[in-house]
Amino acid sequence: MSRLVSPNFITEIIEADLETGRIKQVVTRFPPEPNGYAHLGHTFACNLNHSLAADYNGIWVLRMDDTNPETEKLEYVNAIIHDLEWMGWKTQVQFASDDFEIMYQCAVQLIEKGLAYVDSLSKEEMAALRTTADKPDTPSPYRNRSVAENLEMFARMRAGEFPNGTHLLRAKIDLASPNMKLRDLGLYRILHTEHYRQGAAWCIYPLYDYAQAINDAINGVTHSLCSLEFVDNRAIYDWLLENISHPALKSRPYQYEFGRRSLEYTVVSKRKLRRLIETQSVSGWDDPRMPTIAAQRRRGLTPDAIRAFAHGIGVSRTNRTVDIGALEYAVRDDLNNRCPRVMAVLRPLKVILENLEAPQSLELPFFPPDVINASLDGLVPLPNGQRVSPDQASRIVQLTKEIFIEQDDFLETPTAGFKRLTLGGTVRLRGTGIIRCERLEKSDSGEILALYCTLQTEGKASGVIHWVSAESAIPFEARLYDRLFSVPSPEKEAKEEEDTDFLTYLNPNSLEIRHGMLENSILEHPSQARYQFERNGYFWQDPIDSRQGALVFNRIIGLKDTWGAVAGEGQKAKGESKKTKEPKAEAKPEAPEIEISAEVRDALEPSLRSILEANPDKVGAYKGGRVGLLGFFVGEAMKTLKGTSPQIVQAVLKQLLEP
RNA sequence: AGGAAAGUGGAGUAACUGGCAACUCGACAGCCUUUGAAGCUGUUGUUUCGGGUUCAAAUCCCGACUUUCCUUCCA
Repeated sequence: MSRLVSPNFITEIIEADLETGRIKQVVTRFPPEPNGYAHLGHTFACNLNHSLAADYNGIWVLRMDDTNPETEKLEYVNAIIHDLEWMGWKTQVQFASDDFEIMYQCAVQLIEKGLAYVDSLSKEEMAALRTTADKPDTPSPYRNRSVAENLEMFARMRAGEFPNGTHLLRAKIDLASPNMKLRDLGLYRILHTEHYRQGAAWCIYPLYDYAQAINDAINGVTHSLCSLEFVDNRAIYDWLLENISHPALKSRPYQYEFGRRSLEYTVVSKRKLRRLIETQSVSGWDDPRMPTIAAQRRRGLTPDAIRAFAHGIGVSRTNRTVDIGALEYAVRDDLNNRCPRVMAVLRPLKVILENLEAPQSLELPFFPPDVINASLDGLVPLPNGQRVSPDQASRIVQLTKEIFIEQDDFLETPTAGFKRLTLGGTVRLRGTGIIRCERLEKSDSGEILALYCTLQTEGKASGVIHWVSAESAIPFEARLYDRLFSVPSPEKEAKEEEDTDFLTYLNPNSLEIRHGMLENSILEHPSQARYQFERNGYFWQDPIDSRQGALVFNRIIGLKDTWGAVAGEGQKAKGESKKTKEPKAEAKPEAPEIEISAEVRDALEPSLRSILEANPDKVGAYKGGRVGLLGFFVGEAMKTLKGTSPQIVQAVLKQLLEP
């Protein structure tokens, strides 16, 4: 079975841990904070954790990191669980807040060990004691409180005797550490706020670092993956786990950091997503232009496509921005093999087929030959998902005297390279014959009202266009989505231009609405079917707004449009002339020729020849110019000829290869 | 400023730890085509830069440069 995660620095660690016996089974976890909706960034992290567990026959835990009652809501918990299950990631969900009692006990233990103290300074006073990284902080006057006093204070904090912000439980580590995270960071704060899950049971809440380490251990996590900004936090993570022991802690997890992946032409921070909604730049969390899972689902992407994308972008220890094309490719690639083809016209132009005597019913295949050929089981899906043999995968389309074609598919006088219909020209109608445009009808303002065409009995056409019957096609609304922003990195751009909001880079055309006509065959199939509207892209009905008699289709993704790109480019200046390469100043002096005695040479030659004979293709490649292969031959030779000077081996090989 | 992490084509990820710079996306060109799609073939590189070690460096050493992160009672 192929692996879900290609080898990377994390799989190396896991394999070593399995091999040395440090762990018996891999346990990973995904710890979202329920303060917003899951988005593409989450799917990357979650996919990594989930796939790693799957690859090594381990366990994956979903844990709600619900330690901040001020921002977290049940609504988000449910939405996250729902979205992840939709992605195919189902599990027993854990809640950090369910373990508050254990966390409290562990904190008491730290106090008892003299490793934590209650600081009673205000936030401002504490900040005043903080220095820069090169100088030690000034200790708080409360740093040396007795264990007994700390215990009492912490108990009173829990009992609710103090208002918010008056006391803070801090770890007692090192005020001089160059790692600022180690300068007595906060463990527990006072917060008189009801928790969505725990109600009023608590008025002290654990802070991130503390909760993360303890919860990972409680959940039995072995490899705790997080993003790069937490590298400095690893020291505190380890410090906590080394200094706390509690029967509820089932494992000694270790933290590893990976680089985040952001996506071009979008933003992913929760604050910014919220602003998009507040400013009504989008209609909500599930607006199909949003990067949330809910939005992408509504738009029509499949979990398969999203997972393929998450898998395809890889893992490394560097934050990276991924080309939006990678997502678009994953979506098209997924849809290409699963979507039946039908025809829809987005901007109708009436065509009258003057010589069509009677309407015809045409049986047209749902799939082109290449999809059928690529099918692994030889079957293809109907719109309802059922897989059938290709000859059963077809639908009936009416050809009538009046049809609609796309306005873009007609040009009165052709431009260079135009392969569609022109006045006096011919084009093929998909699935039928060739038509010729005889004349056209214009309004007084010059707008083309109708084309009068004749079906040809023979002849050739260089282009093929789609069409629908004007009599039987059904009207529908098409929502064409495009990138939300007009620049690849709106956040970066906004930061560079002073006083510029990222919203100024919104793409004004990210949603375009068209009123088109659609072949009526789709009425016979389930409303949640996805289709390719030929030459227009992949579509499905909007699950919220579409209804019988008022169909609304979302364009999931357009087809790749190389012609549109060429035509649109027009007078765009071609990139500046290539810099001419400067010849390298001075070649490295050749290594001095080595004198090789005939004896030595004769001794080596047989084994070297056998190496060359064993790799005829590489010898050929070498002679074809790939001289870098010399290193490969030397390497091979050195495996068997230990003790021989590689210099001599190389020299002899060179002679053998270049007689 | 101090500390940390990281730099491989236009983009993302690799390269058995010193021995063929590979794979995917994009772009471009050609082929094919009843979707200007898909598919097929090809092109797209001074491995950030400069030194060094070595028969051999993306990989090891030294120096520079650049980027990101940390100095929240958020996570």
